[in-house]
Amino acid sequence: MLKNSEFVSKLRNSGLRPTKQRLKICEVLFNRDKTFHFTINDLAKNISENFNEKISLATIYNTVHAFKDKGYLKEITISSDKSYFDTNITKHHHFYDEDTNLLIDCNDNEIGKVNIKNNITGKKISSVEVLVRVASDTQNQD
Amino acid sequence: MLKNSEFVSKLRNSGLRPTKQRLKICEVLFNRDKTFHFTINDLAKNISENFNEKISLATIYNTVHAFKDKGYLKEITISSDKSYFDTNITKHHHFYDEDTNLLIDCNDNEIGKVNIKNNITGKKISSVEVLVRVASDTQNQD
DNA sequence: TATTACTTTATAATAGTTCTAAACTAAATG
DNA sequence: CATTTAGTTTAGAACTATTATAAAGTAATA
Repeated sequence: MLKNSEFVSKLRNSGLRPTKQRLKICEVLFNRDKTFHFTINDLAKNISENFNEKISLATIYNTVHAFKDKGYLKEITISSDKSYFDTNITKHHHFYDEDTNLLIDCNDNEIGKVNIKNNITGKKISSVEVLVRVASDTQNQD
Repeated sequence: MLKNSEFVSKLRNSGLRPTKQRLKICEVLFNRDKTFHFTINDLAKNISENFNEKISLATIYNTVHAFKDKGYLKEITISSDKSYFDTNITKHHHFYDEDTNLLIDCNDNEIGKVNIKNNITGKKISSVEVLVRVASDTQNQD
């Protein structure tokens, strides 16, 4: 596995030792062509189903949060009961499809730069996130 | 109380009977000069402390959600563990101060119109929300 | 008033997340 | 390479936020 050393440094940079469980999590998250969105639940299920290996939820939370804190994952919160992680850590925005509960990455071709005319807080901007909720015409959007 | 009939119709429009408890909630939420942000917890505390009257949490959730569904309140989710309601139901965006956990309304003078060049979903847009996180330079933003 | 339908409430249930401490494992040391 | 140390995994407990329940109460209606 070529990527192994990359996973090890991601873990070390996040202050974590490279263990069997954490490397498995890395493989699931980062050994892909395309970035993707997931919930903690998705991830746990994915590992237990596709790898026939059960990693304790505590370890999954712990590792995902360390990656998030270090910036290897982004968190996107849709509502109080729906939180996704994104392996795409570049600056980008999202469409959220309320019919299917799917999150879709946008790039600059979809959503233009947000113009902050007046930073009334005087503080440093740490992020700018746009969430565009969409639904089919016939559906109720709540 | 002049506003009482306004509260009664807000409740009726939301499919709720005007009861003593619900009218108290309306008073706390809508009998103000300025709109504001609150959590369910804030609201419960506010009522029990300032009005010396305890309304069951179930009733508070129930009423707040009915108002939200009807559009008399907006929900703003900051992260999986922080969800605010906003009595300002006009279209607007927010600054979120990570140092103080305060949410600040923006108007068009602060954040320009978001330019959606390409709605790749083909579906109807139900909302566009911008959240600008800010923090002081010296602080860690997580 | 009497009846009906809706509401409030305390409490139980649930879901998602964090905590704990014992058994285990990686890294550092001699 | 054996030993020690510090960090890790795990199941399950604890905790928090929210929703469900069902008995007692209240608003609306006849």
